[in-house]
Amino acid sequence: MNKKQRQETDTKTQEPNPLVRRFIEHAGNTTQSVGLGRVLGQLFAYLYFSPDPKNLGDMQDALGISKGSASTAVRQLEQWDAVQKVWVKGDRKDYYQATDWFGGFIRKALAETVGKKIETYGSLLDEAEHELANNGSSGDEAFIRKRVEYLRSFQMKASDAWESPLLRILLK
Amino acid sequence: MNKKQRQETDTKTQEPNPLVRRFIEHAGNTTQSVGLGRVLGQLFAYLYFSPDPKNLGDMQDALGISKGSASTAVRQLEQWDAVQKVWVKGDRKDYYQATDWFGGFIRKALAETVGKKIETYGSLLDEAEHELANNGSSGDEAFIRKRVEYLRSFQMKASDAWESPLLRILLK
DNA sequence: CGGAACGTTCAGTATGTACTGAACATAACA
DNA sequence: TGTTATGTTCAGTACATACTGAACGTTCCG
Repeated sequence: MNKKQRQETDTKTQEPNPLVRRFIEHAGNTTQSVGLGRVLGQLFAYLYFSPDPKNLGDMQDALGISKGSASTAVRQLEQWDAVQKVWVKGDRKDYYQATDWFGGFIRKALAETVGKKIETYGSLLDEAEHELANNGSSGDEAFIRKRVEYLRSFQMKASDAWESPLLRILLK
Repeated sequence: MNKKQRQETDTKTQEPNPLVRRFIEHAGNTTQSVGLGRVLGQLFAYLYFSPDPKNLGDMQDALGISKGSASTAVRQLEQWDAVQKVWVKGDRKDYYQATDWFGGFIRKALAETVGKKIETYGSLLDEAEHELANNGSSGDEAFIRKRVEYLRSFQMKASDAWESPLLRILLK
């Protein structure tokens, strides 16, 4: 028998069900449009609809992506607890399955994007306020000060809403 | 005197204050990272910190962008009510100023991104449920059905949270 | 009416970046 | 220890797309 090539093992069983295909497609578009890259979404959807754990090879076959992409993406998902590594006895490969629990995944992803942004703007406003405190209100400065003031109030509300009731409700 | 070239009128007065510069920079990065393009954020920040209305030429000079970019971006912002066209008597140019009111702007932008996504997934789930209803629970289908079920419950919660108390609180 | 002053459009290009794939690192077996 | 099976890394590229700028449409003025 020949060396094992990915395609030979049995292409048919790797092919996800057409309905699942569409979820994969959608998820890929979503993550892409948010700037996370297409494979991340595709991969999660694939695992999410797979009853049993999958290894890197399965992912390559099912999604038609490279080994490198699969490796990188799945570890990203793991960092967010969207997938878990599972041991399959008698097999050296790494197997992954999606967590049934969705909310936590979304939460971490959001925390890394939205949450960080809110913080960043907080710092920027800190500096702005500090700088404006020293100078006089010459000309436009008064106007700028007002705008910074409003931005601050907005940032605070956003920050509050961010880390208290909002997420708990949505992600429970 | 020569034909009026953009740079000649007086570059110095067009130069935004260094503090404002940083807001412009940040805003540009933000919109970029969300997939809206850099100029959109830059332009809004510029207008937001400008006491008096600006025309397309001002925007070009201040941000170093092309006329086309300025035109496109400012109209996008206008659609979202982030900026308004204002009349300056004796001048044929279009002048724009940022709305002081921030929340509405964010709301519309989000509605076009997040809101639409939630809807789209709703439709996809409709179809999935319809399709699954007809077929028997052969093998993996049972598993898929369970996952779709959970996705639906999540989608509904998200949809609820989206269009009721959440936005009102944050954007008021 | 002709021409100037603006704003808009859109084909072309430049720029960033997600993805590939071969080289490398690591672990398991014999 | 050498060899095979697997996972990771990273330079190179392929691709998407935001931006440019010239051509066009429109409005105003003389």
